[in-house]
Amino acid sequence: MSTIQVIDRSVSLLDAISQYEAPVSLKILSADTALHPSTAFRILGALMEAGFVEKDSAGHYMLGKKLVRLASKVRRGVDLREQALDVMEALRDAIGETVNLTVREGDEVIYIERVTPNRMMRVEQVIGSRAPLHVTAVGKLMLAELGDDFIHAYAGRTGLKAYTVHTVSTEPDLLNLVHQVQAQGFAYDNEEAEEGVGCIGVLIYDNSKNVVAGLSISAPIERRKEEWVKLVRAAGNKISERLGA
Amino acid sequence: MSTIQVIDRSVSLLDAISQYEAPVSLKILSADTALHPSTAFRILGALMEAGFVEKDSAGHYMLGKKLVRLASKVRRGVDLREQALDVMEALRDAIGETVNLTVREGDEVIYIERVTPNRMMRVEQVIGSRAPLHVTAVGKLMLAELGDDFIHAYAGRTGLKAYTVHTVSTEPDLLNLVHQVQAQGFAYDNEEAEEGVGCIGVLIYDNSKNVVAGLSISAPIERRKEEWVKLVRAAGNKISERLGA
DNA sequence: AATCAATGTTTCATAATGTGAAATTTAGGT
DNA sequence: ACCTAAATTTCACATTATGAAACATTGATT
Repeated sequence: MSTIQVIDRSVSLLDAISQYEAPVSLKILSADTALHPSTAFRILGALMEAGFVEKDSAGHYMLGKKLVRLASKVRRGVDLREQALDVMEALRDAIGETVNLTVREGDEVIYIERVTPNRMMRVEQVIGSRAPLHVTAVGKLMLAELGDDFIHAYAGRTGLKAYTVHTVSTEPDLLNLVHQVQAQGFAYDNEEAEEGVGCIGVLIYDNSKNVVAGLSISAPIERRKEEWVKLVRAAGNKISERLGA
Repeated sequence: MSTIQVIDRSVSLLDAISQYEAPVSLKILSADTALHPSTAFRILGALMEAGFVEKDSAGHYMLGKKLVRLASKVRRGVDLREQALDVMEALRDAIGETVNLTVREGDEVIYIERVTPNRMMRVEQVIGSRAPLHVTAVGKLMLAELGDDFIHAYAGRTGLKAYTVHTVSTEPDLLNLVHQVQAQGFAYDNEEAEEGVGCIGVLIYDNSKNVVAGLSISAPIERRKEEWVKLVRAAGNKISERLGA
């Protein structure tokens, strides 16, 4: 298991910076990462040269624009994003709500694309943001695919933290729900991640029947319609087909 | 001028990967970066642990999702993006074309936010992508702010590469144009970056009158209307005001 | 199926590189 | 103007990354 000290430390520093909303001082960063101040300073200097980190006028550190540039070049699956975009837009136009494309990374779902409707009140997930599997519609479907053993381990690792009063936060309840959503082929999120927000999610498969992503819509719960389920499923299927499923 | 060898090399590798559309082999990466294969291999291994790089099934390297996650945490100015978003959306709704928010980095403009209309044919800039200053509306305004000396140096450095037949690619022409756009307070891009695409750009200022960003609309050239200029200017002013200008 | 060539991976002795304690400078607060 | 805390620089040292060479794997060709 190869690892390079400076790179590990660089990542710790970047993670530490990303923890804070506002630019952070060297003092805090070296404390958070348990690095000697002069070491942290030196590495941060190199990361600045690289554009990964910037300093504001007060000398506090923040993440640099180079990250945005590189991130825009991240390949998302088999050009998943490219294949999905117009289907997502059509779905958005059909129902008038936000449509999200997500992939799993570890115990979380990460948002890789999103198309928004042109409405005043709408649900918005930032691209690149994450959410635990058990509080999202797509996440529950992914848990189902991963099997009961994984779910058990996942429950142990994460403690099934509740985000709202609706979050399913006991292992038996989660297991039941997960089996149910797998059987029906789609999942709801009934204000489990955020109060007032409801989702409908389906999975997207590639040519060898692997789950590669999830497609979901997010809307204020009172606007969500039963009949959207078939639209979301159709959109998901269309993307899967394009990927050769 | 502090720099750390491994970090420099890591960045070279990431840049090299980002150069390619498809996943790349170790051979190519070590050749492109002039690194010994075993060294490149070791560094790429560490970058994989960090999530900055991933390997596809064929063992080829591509950029990792961690970059997307970190990039989503990059602070964009004084919450420039947050302040600008709804103004951008209002502008999009008023004119029905794509609206872009950009900042300068070196000799380039980088797109940090974009809102798109709901139309079949539209101009789309990827967030995080870049363009040289002299071929964009906003870039020309920024050149004006930077002064004639900078423009001269810029012209020497970059050679004013032409992207279309309309690109202004001689220094005297650029100087004239730049002075003109500064005087009028806004700039056009008349198919200078891409055939068929026209833009209107204005600058955004912060509380101390510094240029912090640019706002622009992009549309198929034949749809672009003279009367949009005042709308774009009004939107830019509104954002500047919010930043305390 | 067997051979070969080319690419990918591991090992390891070496020295170059990054380290961190201490010294120095800078910035902020009273 | 002083003092304190944080930021930055310096430098002797040894830990760390290095790259040549050995080895393994892949996949192409006959």
